[in-house]
Amino acid sequence: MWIRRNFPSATHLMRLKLNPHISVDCVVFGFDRGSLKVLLVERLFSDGHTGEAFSDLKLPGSLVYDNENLDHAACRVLRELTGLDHIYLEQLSVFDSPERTSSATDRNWLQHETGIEIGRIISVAYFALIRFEKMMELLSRMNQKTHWTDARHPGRLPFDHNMIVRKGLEHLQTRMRIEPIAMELLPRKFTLRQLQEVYEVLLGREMDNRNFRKKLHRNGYFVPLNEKEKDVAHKPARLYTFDKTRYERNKKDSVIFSI
Amino acid sequence: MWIRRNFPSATHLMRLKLNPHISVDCVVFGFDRGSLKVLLVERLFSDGHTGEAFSDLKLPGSLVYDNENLDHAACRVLRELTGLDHIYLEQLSVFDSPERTSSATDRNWLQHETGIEIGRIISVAYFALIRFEKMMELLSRMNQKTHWTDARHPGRLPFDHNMIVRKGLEHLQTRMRIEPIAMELLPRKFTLRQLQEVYEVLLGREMDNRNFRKKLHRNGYFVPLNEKEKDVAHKPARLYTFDKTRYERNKKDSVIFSI
DNA sequence: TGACTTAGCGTATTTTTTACGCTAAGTTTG
DNA sequence: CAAACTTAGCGTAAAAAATACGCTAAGTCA
Repeated sequence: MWIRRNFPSATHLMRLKLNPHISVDCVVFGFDRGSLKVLLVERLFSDGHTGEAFSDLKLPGSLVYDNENLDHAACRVLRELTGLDHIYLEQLSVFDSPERTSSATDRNWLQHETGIEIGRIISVAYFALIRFEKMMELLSRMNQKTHWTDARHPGRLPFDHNMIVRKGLEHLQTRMRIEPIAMELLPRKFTLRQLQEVYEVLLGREMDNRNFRKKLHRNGYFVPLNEKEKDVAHKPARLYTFDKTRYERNKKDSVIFSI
Repeated sequence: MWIRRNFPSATHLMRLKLNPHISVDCVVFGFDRGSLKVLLVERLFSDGHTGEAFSDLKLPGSLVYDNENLDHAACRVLRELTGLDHIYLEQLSVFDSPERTSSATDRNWLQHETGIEIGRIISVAYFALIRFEKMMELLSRMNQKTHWTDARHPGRLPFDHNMIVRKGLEHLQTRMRIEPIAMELLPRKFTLRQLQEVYEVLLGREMDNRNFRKKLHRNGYFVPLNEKEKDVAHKPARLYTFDKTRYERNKKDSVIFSI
């Protein structure tokens, strides 16, 4: 009845016993052509009567191994899913309503997926940002199982995943005003215009291009490269990188990063 | 061997089954006479051989009931402990290292306290601020079980409670730059000088008194009362309250509350 | 070649931040 | 009771940051 997804090649370092009470779910954001996307994965199952296959979209997530800490579990989920590492990742929030796993469909799917009797599951949500190159890389070797969906209209998701996505969005918006994380959505080398677009889309307001670049130059964390963008239908702009190290050094004073 | 503390009068709304995998711990801050305090509670036990009684300090916390959500559990812990309600409370972070309950002393204490076989326990830390009046109220009917300790030097605490306190401190410092929570540590009616002192102590730097009050007046969330402070050895200052409602209304634009 | 788009630098104005002077209203001390 | 002292509370001037907007250069496209 239920199609069982290949169980992930487990890390050899720990015993394989899953803790049936705790899971992690990842909200992974990406930015493509002016819009914010969230990463969803397919959930496969088939109808009990007809045997017909169905699929669904959900946040990438997993139960946690007994000896595994949560940060590790979140990394693991992303590595197994996307094959990629070294992306911006932080704990978002705990989702713990006792009713979050109460839908019959969800319970059944979980039970068949994990082979474990499911009671209450507390999920720790993780917040991740993925660079444009990696996003594209993922799309190209797309195994039909991952989808980049409009983060603001992800459709109806199972469990409390809609809540988690919404919380992730809010987090992104407040966080990017305080710490320089917006560039984690761009390629490592980006133009100032690209960065401005991210700000405009995520904050939902237009910004003056000339003032925007003035600010960036003043704070001095953006280092100009001797490279220009290519294949654009207009004057190619200079590429920049963000100097994280320099930012961390000067952080003490300001603490709040504003544009 | 182990003194078993009276188990809290449980809420009647839910079955009393404790979930042995998830706990909450609360970092409650208070501000008194120029220094930041954290609330600790006594942990009682006695030596296995001599039967002599010992005590310890730890963060207030509890396992979570099976049908209870975490916010509720955190409120419950504080209500049972302090008898007080309506204090500033928010989720801080999850502490989940598999080794966090590995100390033999801690495991034994837990087992005797709860009567439950203890395995891995994931703890969700909550961050709370308590107003000066309530802090004093608590001190007066102090049942010898609660202590206000210097938040920056709480001594050695069991489990990973030192980590949790440190995280709470960091959270307080970043949070107060972004949202107007510093006044949650003061009486509902406070002088501008008192507020300034909180800022100075928590941020660790002095501020110009004249500029400080200028800012407060400009942002318009501080409403002057027709009352003055009493029993001070100098010119009594006017009392103010913080208008949360007005702040919430105007929040949309600025989002970041700075002094 | 001319129309068009975006990059990229500049200037003037307004707003906010910072530094500091000063008086008034109380308390404490001799 | 007066002089010394402390904090409240208002003000001004200069520096810094934010905002609004003009303009040219460098490229593409038709």
